Amino acid sequence: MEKESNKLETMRHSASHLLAAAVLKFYPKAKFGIGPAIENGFYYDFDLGATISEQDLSKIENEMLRLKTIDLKIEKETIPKTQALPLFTKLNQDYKLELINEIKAKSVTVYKLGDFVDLCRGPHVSSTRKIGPFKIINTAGAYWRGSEKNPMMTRIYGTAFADEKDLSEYLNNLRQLQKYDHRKIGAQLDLFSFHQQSPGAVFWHPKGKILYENLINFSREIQAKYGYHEVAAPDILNLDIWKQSSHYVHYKNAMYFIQAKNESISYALRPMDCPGEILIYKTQTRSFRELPIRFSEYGTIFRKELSGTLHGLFRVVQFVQDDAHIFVTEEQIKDEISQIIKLAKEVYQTFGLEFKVFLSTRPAEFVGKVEAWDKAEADLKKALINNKMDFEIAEGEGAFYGPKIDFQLQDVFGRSWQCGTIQLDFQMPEKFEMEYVGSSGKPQRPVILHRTILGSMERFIGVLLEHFKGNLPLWLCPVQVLILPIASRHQKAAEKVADELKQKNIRVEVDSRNLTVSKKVREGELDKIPYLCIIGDKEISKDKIKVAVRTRGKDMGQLALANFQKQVISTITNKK
RNA sequence: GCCAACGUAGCUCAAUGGCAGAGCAGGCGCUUCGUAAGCGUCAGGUUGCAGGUUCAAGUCCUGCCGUUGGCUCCA
Repeated sequence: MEKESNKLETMRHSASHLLAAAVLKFYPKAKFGIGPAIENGFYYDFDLGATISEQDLSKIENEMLRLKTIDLKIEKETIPKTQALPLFTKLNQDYKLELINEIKAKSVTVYKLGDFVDLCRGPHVSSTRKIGPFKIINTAGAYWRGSEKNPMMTRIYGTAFADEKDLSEYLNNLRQLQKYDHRKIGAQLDLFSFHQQSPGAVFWHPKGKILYENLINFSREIQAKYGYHEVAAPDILNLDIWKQSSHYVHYKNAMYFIQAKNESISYALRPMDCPGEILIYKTQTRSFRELPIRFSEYGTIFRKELSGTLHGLFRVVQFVQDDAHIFVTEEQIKDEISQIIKLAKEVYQTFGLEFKVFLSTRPAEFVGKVEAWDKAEADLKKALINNKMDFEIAEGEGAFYGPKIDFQLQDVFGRSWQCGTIQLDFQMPEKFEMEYVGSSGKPQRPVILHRTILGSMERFIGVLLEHFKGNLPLWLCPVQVLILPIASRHQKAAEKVADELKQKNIRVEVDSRNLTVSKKVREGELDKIPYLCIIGDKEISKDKIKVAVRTRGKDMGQLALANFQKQVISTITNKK
């Protein structure tokens, strides 16, 4: 299996060279960046000195096909750097020269494919015919070496597979997945919308709001169990506190500022919740006996994002975190992290979500002592291991104020989105001169754990919609039961059933429109309503009322109302 | 913010530079129906916004706004 995937990767890498060779024909002056194989395909970065259009792409694709058909050899050669440097200088390949200069070895490998000569580690297939069926997907801009300080190159994405069947399956799948994009589902199910009057901010519709509130309540209940206390701080705080927290210095480009008329003080909309919670902490002299103190807050936070980065519910400008700040002694860190991981697991498991865990360690620029960082990283690691978590280490990816654990969930297209995060912070307690009275009677400095589990309500709902393909678990459904009277004479009975279910806090609606049953069933299914109850002559009798139940496309036959009700309530309670 | 593409009715989409149109959704009428679309009819538009070219612009050009795919960043 391992070997198979390596083979595919090699072939895709060769496909990227094939792409480069084709590009070279139409843009003889093109400068080449890098062209690796990636998950599901490959790309190559070019500095073309020109823009590229849709037609150009198909021209390039045709040329690739031609080069493949004439079966060009892909030849490897190892040459000393002293030879490589003049070669790529002659070819005018600045980016390649930059790469060569960074290679420590005395010699480098180059691969030739027709006129195209590339600095490349390889490996490659031996000739172009060995490259499987391919397709150019799209173009994108990408900074050279990923830094916005560098020039922007034209990246062309493509994909290649072992055979036609795999390729068309992949392309087909990609189209299918668009149906499960949360932005599409959100509009279809009338959950939320976006408007240019407030780009990157969500307008929650009545049904979306029900989902939203249920999720928050779930979070509230489970966190209460874990000893959290909910607080609420203001959305606007004056500039001084953001300067004190140093958010102003590090974060001001992402902050919104507010200035009231005739007032000299400037405020900012909070981009984070911490300062507010710290102020609450500081209203009392705290004792070591009180710690850990766990403040949770469902606070709206505001972050001005670069316009090109907004993305449905996944990346917005205004959102609510299931935030918490836990104030602990240094000795308590490990156990508390363990508790948070346990909580996170319990939450994610409720939804059956798969997630990846990353431990992010000390970055190049950091504050505090190295020993403290090492100790903190070791604590985080131990907590992960004790909880039997699989995790990867993201070297140097920690925040400047402390290491962190991130939980990443994936969208339908396989893109990862960070949701939960646990961040250790030694800095904020310093800046705000936070204290607790230790057992010795002397003041001590607490450590802050910043953490979210869902991440943001917005992003998490997006993930859920895609995960369930719109078929949310019953307890989250805006409408849990839809009653469909067959004819107008069944209307009364339908209302009665609805009332009875409402008494039990079941979210129920009656579709009393003058439409055929088939039509109403169709609309109920499209609205992803889990239970459709049909009521007609057969269900109505003198002593007992029944409902004909259909759930998620399956006909369950007739059920006595009491039994149906019991089933619904138990499913809701068990969060199934 | 950067690179590129896109923006027509609530939604999905048509319309060689030459009269802005269809299906669905919506209103009204008929139909009272048994598990994914009953029939008819009516209404719906400053073609994202602002300029420009042209006898004529949804279509071509410029700027802005928004969206999408990436880059960067991040919950």
